[in-house]
Amino acid sequence: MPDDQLSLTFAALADPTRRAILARLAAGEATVNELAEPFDMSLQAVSKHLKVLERAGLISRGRDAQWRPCRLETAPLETASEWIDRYRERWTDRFDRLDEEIRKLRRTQEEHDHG
Amino acid sequence: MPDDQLSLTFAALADPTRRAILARLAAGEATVNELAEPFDMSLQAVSKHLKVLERAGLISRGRDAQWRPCRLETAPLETASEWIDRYRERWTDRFDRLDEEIRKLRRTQEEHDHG
DNA sequence: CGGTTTATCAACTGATAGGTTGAATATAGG
DNA sequence: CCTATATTCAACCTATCAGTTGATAAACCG
Repeated sequence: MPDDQLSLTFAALADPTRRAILARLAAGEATVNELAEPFDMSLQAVSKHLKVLERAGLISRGRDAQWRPCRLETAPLETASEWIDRYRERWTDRFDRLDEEIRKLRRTQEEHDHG
Repeated sequence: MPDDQLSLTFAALADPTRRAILARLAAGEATVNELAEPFDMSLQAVSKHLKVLERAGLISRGRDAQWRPCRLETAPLETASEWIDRYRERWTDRFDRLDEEIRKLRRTQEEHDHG
């Protein structure tokens, strides 16, 4: 996957396990073991998911003795949400159809130009 | 990648080429060739990207002679945006720290229970 | 019909995702 | 120091991604 910020964020969100982890973290900090508990997979697998989330900037991690508490970071979510909202409202069908007509005309025009 | 709707949507968005395609489609319908034009990759590669977007429900495709016009579909964007917005607002740091204290206490308590 | 344009299908390739197991590291505490 | 707990590192496996090239399909046009 590409390593630009937005791609990293969306890629991190494209996995149910990671989304569940974020949902859990929205209720407050948690350790790796606490986060792993609900899942039917190894602790190491969860650790990897956390690394993905961290690389995407969606979580940060502290140090508390042997525990590495994770906390949610919302900045990338803001960015992602903004991107989506920019395109959420499509042109109306009416405009789309108009656009389609224009495209057809332009195509015909180009044929004239080349022929 | 998992094939649930939300994962498909986020995975489709996790690529700059596909996001650019969606951005272009927000301005109206376009054919595969038109969509491929700005990119330094084969038409087949773009065609594959379109298949990913279609599978995610982010575009739909018509039939106009040998052209297959693509149009943006916003429903999955709505869903994705809603998911993000649910977690965009994290607990305040104050609450996080309180939560952390509670966790520590609970840990101590469990140690007592087991010892 | 034969040729051109538009788009997809199919097979291949190199890189990465997401999981596994086993070993290593770091800290706390008797 | 020794051991238990929490977490990560490393090697490995399999499946999928994102791109390629070459062939194919479908519709138009002279």
